[in-house]
This record gives sequence, C-alpha cells and structure tokens, in this order.
Amino acid sequence: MSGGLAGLGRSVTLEVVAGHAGVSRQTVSNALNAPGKLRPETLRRVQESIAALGYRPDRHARSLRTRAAGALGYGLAPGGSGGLADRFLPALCHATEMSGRSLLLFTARPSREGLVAYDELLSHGVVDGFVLSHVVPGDTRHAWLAQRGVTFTSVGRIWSGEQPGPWVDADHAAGIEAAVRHLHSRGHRRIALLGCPPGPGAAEDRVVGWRRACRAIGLPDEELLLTRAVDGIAGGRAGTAQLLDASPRPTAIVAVSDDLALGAVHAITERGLRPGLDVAVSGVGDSAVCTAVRPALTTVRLPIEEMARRAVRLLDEAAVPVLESSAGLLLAPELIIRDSTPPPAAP
Amino acid sequence: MSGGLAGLGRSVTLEVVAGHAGVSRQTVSNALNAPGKLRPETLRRVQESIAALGYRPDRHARSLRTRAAGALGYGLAPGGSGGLADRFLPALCHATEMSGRSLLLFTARPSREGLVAYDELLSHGVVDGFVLSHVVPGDTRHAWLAQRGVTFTSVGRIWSGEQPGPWVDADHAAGIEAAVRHLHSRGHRRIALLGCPPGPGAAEDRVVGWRRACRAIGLPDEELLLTRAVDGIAGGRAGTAQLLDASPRPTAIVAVSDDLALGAVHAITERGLRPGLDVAVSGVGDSAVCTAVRPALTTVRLPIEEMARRAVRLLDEAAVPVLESSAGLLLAPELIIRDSTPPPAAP
DNA sequence: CTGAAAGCGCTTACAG
DNA sequence: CTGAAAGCGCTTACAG
Repeated sequence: MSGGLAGLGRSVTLEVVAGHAGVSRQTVSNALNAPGKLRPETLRRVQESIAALGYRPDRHARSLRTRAAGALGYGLAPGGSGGLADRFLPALCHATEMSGRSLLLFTARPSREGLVAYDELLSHGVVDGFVLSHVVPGDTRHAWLAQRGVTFTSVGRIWSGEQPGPWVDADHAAGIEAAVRHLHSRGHRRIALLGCPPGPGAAEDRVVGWRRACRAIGLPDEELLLTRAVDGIAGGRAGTAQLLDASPRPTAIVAVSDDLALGAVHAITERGLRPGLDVAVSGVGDSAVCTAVRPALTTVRLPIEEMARRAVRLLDEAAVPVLESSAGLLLAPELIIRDSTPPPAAP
Repeated sequence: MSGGLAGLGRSVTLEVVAGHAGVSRQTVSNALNAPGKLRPETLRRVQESIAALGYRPDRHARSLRTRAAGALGYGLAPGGSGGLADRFLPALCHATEMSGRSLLLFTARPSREGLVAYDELLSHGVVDGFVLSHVVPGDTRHAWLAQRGVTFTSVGRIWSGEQPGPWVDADHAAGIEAAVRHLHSRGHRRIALLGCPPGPGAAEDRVVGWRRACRAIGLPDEELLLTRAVDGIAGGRAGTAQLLDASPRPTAIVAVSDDLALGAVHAITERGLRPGLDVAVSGVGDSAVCTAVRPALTTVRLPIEEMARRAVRLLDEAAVPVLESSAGLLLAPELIIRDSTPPPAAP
C-alpha cells in the first residue's frame, strides 16, 4: 500500500463544511444528495461553503453507507485484446464517467476460469456491475452474472440459445451488405466472400449478410463464390489463392476482417494482378493497416464508440436486476470507401 | 447508481466469521492483517472459517479506516492513445493486481486542464497514486503531483529540466543504434535517418542514437544524411522523396517511427524502386502495420510490457513520498528484423 | 426544513 | 494472545 496523500491538512469532511456554513452535517449531506429538501437560500450558502473549502465526499465512507461501489468493472484479457481496446476503452471510460461512476480495469479471461476475478470484485464490494466484451460463443459469464442478480451489459452476443441480460452489438450482416452493395454499384458482378470457418459468431453473421445482399441485388446463384479461411493475413492469402483459381475470376473479394483482406491483397499481388484495379478488396474493422497499405483498404467500420456508450446507458436503464429480460441493440456499422474498391477493370 | 448485489444473504462480515470460528472480530482481522500475532492453531481455525464462508473484507470499510484506497489511477486521453494502449494497459493492469491493488481508469488529457481529474480522484479518496504515460515535453503533471506529495511513476520522460518523481523509459537512442548497426552489418554504408522536427522528446533521442551509431561505426560525415518530417505516413513519404533525391542515394533509411517507415516504403515504391531490395527501411514501434505490409518491416520494438511492470514496482518502492528523488530506469528496446532490411542490392 | 443518533464494516491502540 | 471500545466519513430514518 502506498502513502496516499501526505500533504497539508487533508480531510475536509462533512463536519467541517457544516461548521463553515453554520448548519448541521445532515443538511450538507442533503445539499449534495437531495437539494430539493433545502430552502434555496440555505442550499446556496452550503454550496458556497462546499466550493470555498473544496469539499469532496469521501467515496469509501459513502460506499460503505450506501452499499454501492459506484464503479463498473471491465475485464481485460491478459494477452491483450487484439486492437479493439484502443477505440473501445477511452469511449467506455468516458461513458462511465458521464454516468457518474468509475471504471475499474481488471485482468480476466472471458473463459470460465476468469469468473473468479468477477466474483472477487463483487464480494469485496469494489464494483456493482460489469461491462462484458470479447464475448466468445457460449460465454458463461452472462448466465453466471444474471443468476446472481448482478448488473451487467454485454458488448457482443453469445450466439447460442437465450442470451441473459442486455446487449449491444454491431449489425455485422448489414455491414457486409453495405460492402456488397457498394461493389455492385461500382459495376462488380462477381463478388466473392472470404469468410471464416463456419460456426456461431459475428464472422458467420457476415457470411449471412453477403448471401442476403447477393440475393437482394439479384446476382445469380452460379456467381456466388465463397471461401473460408482461418482469420489472419496468412489465411486470407491462402483463401484468396483459391478464389483466384475460379474462372471466371471474381472481380471483387469481400473479406470478413481486415487481416483477411490484407492477405487477399498480398495474394492478388503475388499473382501479378493489381489489388483494387484487377480485383477489388474490402475488409472489416477499419484497423490501422487499412490506411497503411496501398491501395488503402475499403472497410466496414464498427461503431465501437457508440457501442461503448450504449452499453453504459443500457446498464443505467437496467437498474432493476435483469433476470430474464434480454434487450438487444443492433448498431449499424459504416462503410469506409477507399482505393481498394474502384470500378472493375474493362476485361 | 446501479442495484449492486441483489442476491441472497450477501454480507459475510468479520462478525460472522468471528462467530463461526469462535473468536472475536479483532482476531479475525489479525488473521488477515497480522497473522504472526495469532497462535498457529487459532490462525488455522480462523482461516478455515474464512474459506468456508467465502469471506472477503469489504474494501470500502477497510479503506475508510486505513485511509488508503488500494487503487492506482491511470488517465486515458479522451481521443485514444495511438495504439499504445493495447500492449500497455493489460500489462499495467496485471502488474497493478500483482502488487495488490486495483487499477482505476479515468479520462484526462496530459495537459494542464487534465489535472482537475487527478485532483478529483485524490480528494474523493478513490486512488492513492498514479501511473503517468503519454508524457509530453514540459508535462505539468509531475511537478503538480510531487508538490502535493502524491505517489506516482512516469512512463516516459519530461525531457526538460529536473524531472520530479521516478520514471521508466525505453532507451530510444539505443534502439536506433541497434537498427543502424544491424544495417551496417548487412553491408549498408549510406544509412539515412528519417527523423521528426527538432525539439525535446523521444524522437530527438532517436536522432542522437543514429548520430552516435554512425560515428561509432566510423561512417564518414559526408555520408550522414538526415531529413526531418512530421510524423505520419504522409510525412514519411515526403521526407523520403527528399532522401531519394540525394546522390548517391542512401541504401537504407532508418525511420524514427513505423508510420514514417511506412511512408518511406510508399515513396520508394512510387519511384519504381523496390523497398527492402533497393532501399532498406526500418521503423520504431512494432505496430500491427509492420507485418501487414510487404516487405514486412524491420522495427525497434519498445519494451512496453516491461515498462508497465517496472512503473508499478517503482511505485511500490517509493512508499515514502518522493519530493526530490528522481530515480530513472532506461530499458533496452529490441530490434525485430524482418524483410525490409536485407543486404544492399549490388550496384 | 433542521438536529441528534444510529450504523455501514473494518482496523487499531488499549487493557486484560 | 485475546476482548471490549473507539472511530474512519458518510447517509438516512426519526423526532422536533
């Protein structure tokens, strides 16, 4: 434990403020927690004293009394979160503060072993709710928390059975749909999908979006070209190699992640073709690599900041412990059009 | 405020444990905080009760009594932290937990206005120390905190005058030196530097490292080629264009950031030259783009995780408020060699 | 609308 | 080594 504030006469307490304003402690407390109970003139006098003395209620005393921590917990996977943290955390932190609480960061895997960390925080009274992200299919955290009546919101879906508790997610299918429609409007007709191995999750929802868009646009079934690859640059490269073997070759490849899209760019280049010009490419995520690579990658940008904000708002609304209610919120991603998706080259 | 734990009979208090073990509350408290004061047999009995009942001391009650929050604060810039967060935060979080505290995230700019957030946290008693990062030259936070006797560590230096408080930093000069030596060992002799506009800071330290390495290696002064550009892909592209106009052309470009290096790759390509083969390139940061681009970028990887660990350790050691002591720790970066720095092409 | 009082759960001198 | 007591700073019924 550290030394804390060693400085000059530290604690300005309720008592001190009361003395300064010439009222009782109770009145000062009311000025803070129930201003309506005070006569306007008294209220003003107390507020002046508070300001003059720079009084801040001690959070621990308050929490001890009210039995509310006033803090939200967010579990970070030990290894890092794969680039998401950089947009998500500042937004989550800000949203939490706007709702009048603190954000406590802690280390916990999303897997079952991670639950002990959630349990600890709860039983020490350090937090009174959680924001969950990096949800894995079949995540056990939601049921565990809901069963204990703990407030929480999920950023991302479980993708299996009933999902306990409120959640926010990006409309992944709609994002891919936007990419397909964009390519179609640019004149592309053979729009292949570079997906991930089948299984419940956001990646599969993107495959659904592609199917839906192709059908809506009226692309004949024979044109539907789909390859699945393990997410990553290497996977994208291998998957694209297969797609490029098809004849006629697709003129556009819609990848379900930026890394897959990047792999596609490399595979296209290795064939002696020009990414963008000969084969258009789009990704998902709007990661830093999109603008680093040439041609700059068209991508589906997920509404990460908005998801963070909504997650906290849902938490506020779910003041009543949510046992069965399952309010979901689907947020539209945004298509960021860059150089990798021009009109197709004349044959 | 949220509902908190609504579940079954929540609070297992000291009192309950004492009753279960057949001792007084004081004894249970001692079992936790001063086990040496108990007879071994009593200690064991109490510990069994604690385990059986799943007792966890209420943090707020404890903090109220001990006047120590048991938490560290880390201020996040509202806009995001430019890719650093993804490696730094998990490491910082883990290190904080290992030292027995919690990590509180909050929103605050590194500038002077940000100080109110630090002040708030302190006066509410929410944290008893801070870890500072994203230090800007002439950062006011250090002096402000030191003056108040607040415990803190800085990740990164102020680069101006005396720096109050302990700090950790990467040895930026040494990192660039390693890059230059590596290129030299591969046969390069015209090793240009792509730096940032002059001014105190890590970027300038990298320029120093380049100079030092060139001198140590014995490169003649006429070979020293230096251009300065605003950090970013566009800046790197413009700066490299200048470097490539020199004759004879440099065979290698050492950039002081990955983004500058990336810009260099683009500029080289636009000249019809092959990055890596015709002109070698290295960066700093080991960001995601390094492996996304072809050729994969050789880069100086900063010891972010180690810096986080050390920062917390320094904080532990600085139990006594540091007013004038200024213990600095310089950590060696690691050169990651990839495809962008092969031997020079035969002329 | 205000004042005196109890109590949240813990730690820490202080006697035994 | 243990037990009874005070008190950290706050909130919240409860009388006036």
